Amino acid sequence: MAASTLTEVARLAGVSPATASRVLNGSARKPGKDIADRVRQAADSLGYIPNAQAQGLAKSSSGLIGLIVHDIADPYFAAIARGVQDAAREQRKMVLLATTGGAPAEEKEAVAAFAARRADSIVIAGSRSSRTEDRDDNAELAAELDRYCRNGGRVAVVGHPVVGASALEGYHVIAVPNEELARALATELAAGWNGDFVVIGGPEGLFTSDDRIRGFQEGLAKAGRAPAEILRNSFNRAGGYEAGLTLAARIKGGQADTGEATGPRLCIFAVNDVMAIGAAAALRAEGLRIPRDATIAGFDDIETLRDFRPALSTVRLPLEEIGRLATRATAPGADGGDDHDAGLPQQITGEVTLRRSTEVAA
Amino acid sequence: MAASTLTEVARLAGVSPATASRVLNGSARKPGKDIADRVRQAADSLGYIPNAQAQGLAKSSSGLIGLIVHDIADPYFAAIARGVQDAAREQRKMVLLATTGGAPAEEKEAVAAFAARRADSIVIAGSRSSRTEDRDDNAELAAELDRYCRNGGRVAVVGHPVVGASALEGYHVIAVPNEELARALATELAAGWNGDFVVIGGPEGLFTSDDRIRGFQEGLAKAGRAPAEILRNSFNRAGGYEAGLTLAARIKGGQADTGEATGPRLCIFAVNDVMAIGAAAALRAEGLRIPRDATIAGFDDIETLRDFRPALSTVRLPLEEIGRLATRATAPGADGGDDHDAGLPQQITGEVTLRRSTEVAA
DNA sequence: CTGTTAGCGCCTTCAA
DNA sequence: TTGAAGGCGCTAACAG
Repeated sequence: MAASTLTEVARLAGVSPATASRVLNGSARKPGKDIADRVRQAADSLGYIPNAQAQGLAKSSSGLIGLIVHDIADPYFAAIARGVQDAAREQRKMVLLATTGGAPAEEKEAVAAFAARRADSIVIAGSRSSRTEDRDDNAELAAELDRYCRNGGRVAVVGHPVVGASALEGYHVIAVPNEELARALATELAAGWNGDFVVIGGPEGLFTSDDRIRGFQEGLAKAGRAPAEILRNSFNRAGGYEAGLTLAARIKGGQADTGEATGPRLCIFAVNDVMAIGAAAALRAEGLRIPRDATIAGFDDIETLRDFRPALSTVRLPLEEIGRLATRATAPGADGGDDHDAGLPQQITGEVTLRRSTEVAA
Repeated sequence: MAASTLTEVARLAGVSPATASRVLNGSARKPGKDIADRVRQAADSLGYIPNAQAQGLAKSSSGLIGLIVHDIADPYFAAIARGVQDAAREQRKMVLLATTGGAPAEEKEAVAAFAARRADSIVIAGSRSSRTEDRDDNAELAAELDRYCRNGGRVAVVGHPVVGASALEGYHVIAVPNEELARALATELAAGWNGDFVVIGGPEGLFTSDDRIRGFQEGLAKAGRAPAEILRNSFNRAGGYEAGLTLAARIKGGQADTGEATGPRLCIFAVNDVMAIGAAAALRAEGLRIPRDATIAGFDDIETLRDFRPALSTVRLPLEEIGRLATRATAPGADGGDDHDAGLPQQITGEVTLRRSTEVAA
């Protein structure tokens, strides 16, 4: 038993399919009140559900928004996804999800799949990479996006533009001031601590990570401090944990020299909260305490991590809002109206949030 | 400039659309090797991307899996979503996401929307409710699901069956042994603590919450303990926090009587980890310490919360696996093959995991 | 205001 | 093996 069709509804109501269509959807034309009711009755007596595929085919648009993330279970992306979902609802669209693990090749596949489904717009979250090993894939991704845009698709990228993508119409970038915020974080941290800094970063070439590292170093320099040493690892908890182990060994070595702990030996900046938590877990596992033996700060201000103790110093990013903005940027007519900044990158702001994990006893 | 069509490719390759179709898709028929290459060349010289909507219309199936969750930013659902996404990839399908906040009315809308898009299957996560205020909406949801199944759709529900949905073909339930596991938790907790128990639950009528509460009480009873008092609140961190405040006041009152703390005054069971964390935060905010002043356990073993201190006792649930199983259950031919349990509910297992938050000093 | 006529892009019988 | 024809369900131009 197949789902009933518009034609069946029309027949039951004794009208033409066209009329039925006009009644059941938001057509500009308003059919006669009397006939409209008949159609509506017929429709739900048959349990009629319009075939979105057919509708999409007919008007070549799908009511779909494609969302590309590295990992939907990562709270960073989950938060963004919530925002996207939220904005999608405003636009009465549904969201199609693709997770790529951050690989440009997979992202390209996802874009192609979205294009095949005629998604009205695509939101890409997750750091871009400039690693040489990704060069070709990035180029293909860029080409795929270009084509999608040229065919009328709209895309928004969170953070950096896709490497090599031309600034086509319909291509929006939601800029996140990673560098600037990391600089501000360094400034505040340097004001309260005069020892060494270490950065736990992601793999070289990940823009988000690199920007945050660069900004942090700038802030340090501006405060007259020596640049921080950089430990690179994978951009997740495991990476943070590993780096944490390394640092723990170092800290414990230092303590051995001086006999006993006399306060933090190090201020650690992990380029995202999840890595920071990983690092903190490693330190703890090695018997070190925060902020007593080392202070630590992260980046993102992941909601689920706010109950972590000691409370993690970080930079608050309006993740959900970012998702919303990105999605809205791709809405038809989003850059119309009074907005004179049409086509300019959206600007996001964040906020340095110092908490217990970087408190140095006076 | 619209995307190029199969017809254009065919023309460029000098063949008929039918042939082109056979080449470009996995048709049973094998066209001539030579002609096949011509078509493929034409295709990617034009940057041809098949129109999934048209394909879907023609063969009435869409390669889409609909996923319904309360909130994608909730780590519980995010974890399940990862599993779904994973299994979807195995099936070479994409996932359509709908978030409903848990309202049956919204869930019904989501099912209808998925049906409209001709989703091949639907996975519903998130607790069912039997609250009287939801009765009508639940009925509509059930009706919508029935219709969807009758039209050939496949659905999997995590936890309880949808109230009132008939056990149609294509309707699967992934049963989660909440009651049994909560009972086991109570048993273990009762073995190590001889004081009072309190349960922080969700609103009455939420199956997941009710099952866990019932199981817990059973376990207590079996251990010869008095039933726990039950505090009900919303099924999220805020609800846990509020309950925590109440309990904190009570604990502090008790302490005033005896002069000073002499060990935990209460063992708290929150029906999910997020509520447990909320409650813990409230206790801490009121100056109480865990497990010194009160012990606490949750349920789910949310990954992001594993670094929480003191480590939270909980019941581990294989969330990602649950998502995967649910999705696989809806795969065509999933209940065929050697499996004699076709159509029977899938069974999940969990594991009581006692950690620091319920350690009572000897 | 309603009904009729064409497709949207593809797949799938059929006949050649 | 390949091509021609019809239809999937709906909408958008026309005509009445």
